[in-house]
Amino acid sequence: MKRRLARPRGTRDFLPGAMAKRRFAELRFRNVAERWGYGEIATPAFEPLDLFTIKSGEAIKDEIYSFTDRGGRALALRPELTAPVMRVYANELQSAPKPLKFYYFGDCFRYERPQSGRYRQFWQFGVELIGSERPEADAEVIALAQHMLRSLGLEAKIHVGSLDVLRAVFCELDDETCALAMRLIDKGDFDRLQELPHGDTAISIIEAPDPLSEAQSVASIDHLLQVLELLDTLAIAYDVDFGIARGLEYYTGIVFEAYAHDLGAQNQVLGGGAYRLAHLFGGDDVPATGFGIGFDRIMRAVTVHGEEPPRIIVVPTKDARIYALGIADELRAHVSTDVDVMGRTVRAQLTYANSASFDFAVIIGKSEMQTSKLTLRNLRTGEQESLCVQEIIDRVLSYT
RNA sequence: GCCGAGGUGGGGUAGCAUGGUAAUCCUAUGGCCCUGUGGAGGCCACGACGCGGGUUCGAAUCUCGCCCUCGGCCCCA
Repeated sequence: MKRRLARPRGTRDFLPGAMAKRRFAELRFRNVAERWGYGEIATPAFEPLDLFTIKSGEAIKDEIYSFTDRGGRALALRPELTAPVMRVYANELQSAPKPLKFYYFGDCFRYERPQSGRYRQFWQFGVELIGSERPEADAEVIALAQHMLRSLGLEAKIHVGSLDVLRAVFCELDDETCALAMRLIDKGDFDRLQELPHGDTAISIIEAPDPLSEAQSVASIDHLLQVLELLDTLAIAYDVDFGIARGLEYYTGIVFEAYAHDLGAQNQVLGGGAYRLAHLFGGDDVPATGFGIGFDRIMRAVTVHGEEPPRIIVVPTKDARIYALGIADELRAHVSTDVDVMGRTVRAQLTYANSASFDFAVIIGKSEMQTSKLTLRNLRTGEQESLCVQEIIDRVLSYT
């Protein structure tokens, strides 16, 4: 066997069919974001390694693609996009008028064990609203998240919680125990959580029929209540869920997630919250709210199929090959058009047209060249008619 | 890093606990039968034992290590 280069572990190739689906979803997301007044932002594929260790701690070095360049700089392929966006803010946008609203779509890289819905190169679509910590800002971002999912026909309810409550419950504990508690909650491991101090309190709040009133007894949840009221106004369906832990210390209050069913262990398709990060990167202590959508997981959860536009193949006889190129050019100005590049006979060209699922063949031979009336063959029905180029274009474009 | 299940032409497979033909069949692809009309059929071509070591006269088959895929754990910014 020939020597073959394998695709790097945890990466994927996307063939045209898959890409059409991905582009379709991407376009929907972009349209929604733009209609909500968010502008696209793009950042480098690699950044200083520090950008990510400052945000997430030294431990993430193990899960990151990092390298030293020839100038001795410690760099990393981006494992996520929130930190880069906040770096941009800290670098050059601190005095821009607030709020700032950005969306992004890009690939990220993590050095992890690949498994279902988890790859080493994966795509994130996300949104950041920078400059406000008011309930209106949080509600807008959550509503936007819901509209994004809806744009692909996903009616996943967004789970909304507040870290204020869990933090109030565990405030007396040392950092380590508190972090453990957060992790157990995130995993839903209530058995082990129960053994921690105040674990039972947390469980009773999370599992209460009316978690809001339970939570009210341990912390002020006015902000959350206001957000929820706004979501009601915006007709956004949500579940109050104080079991959303997101243990990272930069989250400031509201947190939310969305899940897709039947996706196995990696079923979280969206996650976000209110946070403060810019000051870690040398900026001011600006508040922000954002979320990231796991694009690849969304693609597994959703079935999208764009309308396939009609496709023409120009089928010339041997004598008409040159002439046919000119015709193809005219057709291409309006319709997807192919011409044979294999030197095939008419019969073989039509065989190919059939197996490649073309909709129409434009057959051109001596008689067509003389009369300028081309033969349009509907490959589905076998019907043929004699038409000029413009008539062909009209006929094909009106075909559904 | 850990546990489990798997890797045979481009895709799908037979063969493997009982080592032994130049590795089976389907499909796809290219060509021909068929010099201007497709979908069928026939013929031809193409093309694989994940990689490396060991045992053996002989390994797809037994054995060891590694790689990769899938499901799960850890982690999840």
